[in-house]
Amino acid sequence: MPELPEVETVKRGIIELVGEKSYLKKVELMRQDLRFPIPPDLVRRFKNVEISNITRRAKYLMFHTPKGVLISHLGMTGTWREKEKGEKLRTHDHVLMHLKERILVYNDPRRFGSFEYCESENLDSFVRFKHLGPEPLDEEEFNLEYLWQKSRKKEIPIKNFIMDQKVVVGVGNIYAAEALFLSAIKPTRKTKSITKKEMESLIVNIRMVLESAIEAGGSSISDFKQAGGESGYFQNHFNVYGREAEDCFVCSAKIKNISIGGRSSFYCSRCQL
DNA sequence: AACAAGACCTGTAAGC
DNA sequence: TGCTTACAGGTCTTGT
Repeated sequence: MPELPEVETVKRGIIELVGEKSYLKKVELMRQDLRFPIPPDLVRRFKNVEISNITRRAKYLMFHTPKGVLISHLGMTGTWREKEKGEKLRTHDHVLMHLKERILVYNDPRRFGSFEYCESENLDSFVRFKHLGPEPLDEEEFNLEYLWQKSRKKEIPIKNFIMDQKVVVGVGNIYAAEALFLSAIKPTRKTKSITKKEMESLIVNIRMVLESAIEAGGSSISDFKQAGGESGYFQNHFNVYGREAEDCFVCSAKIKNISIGGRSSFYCSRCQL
């Protein structure tokens, strides 16, 4: 369940468990590839290294060490948990991080996730980060002037626009739908048709929905050991996502679900214009 | 350059 | 019950 708030929650959960600093004895791979081939020298490189910090960029989780930054993406179905003593490996457990006191396990049925690294602390040089837009919670970088300028001339649906990681990172299918609902904007609207006022509202609501979700995720941090943040969740607060044919909480009209860019897109046809 | 569609995978639920 | 199909939180690649 990894959009920005979920990855942030996982990050906080891991830090909660292992502390800011920890010691990585070794990385153990149960297979050599996930979405991409795992770099052949990754295991050698991250043997017996201090982890000085664990951070997040976009939907990527990063382990900082003197040997470089280990960078992992959860794809669609990636989860982290602590392996209990004597616990057997489960289906789709692909990567084990052997720390001093415990073992962290990365599980990912669909294998859309990834493990790569960046030699330098300068992460802009990392291929996958090259074209990433600003962090949505960074008010300096992600502001009206920026988004307005980017949005002019764009013919694509506004929902696709805010899900485009080159425009702004971290917003996926769920939170795009929720933010557009809060801003009363129909997801099919052409991006260039969005007014300045609407765009301002959208920025506020993207932040709001992500921050609320992070807060709600925060309550499930204790679940990290079990499942990797499955419960105690923000899903109880969805206004439109997954609510097809149910009543809109605001106007009682039936929530619709249409396909935009091949993704299910929930919205209220009365509230969102 | 901009955009749409296809591709990568497995698990689950719904439909017949 | 069993088989088939559609779909799922992402993003990279290919084609128009």
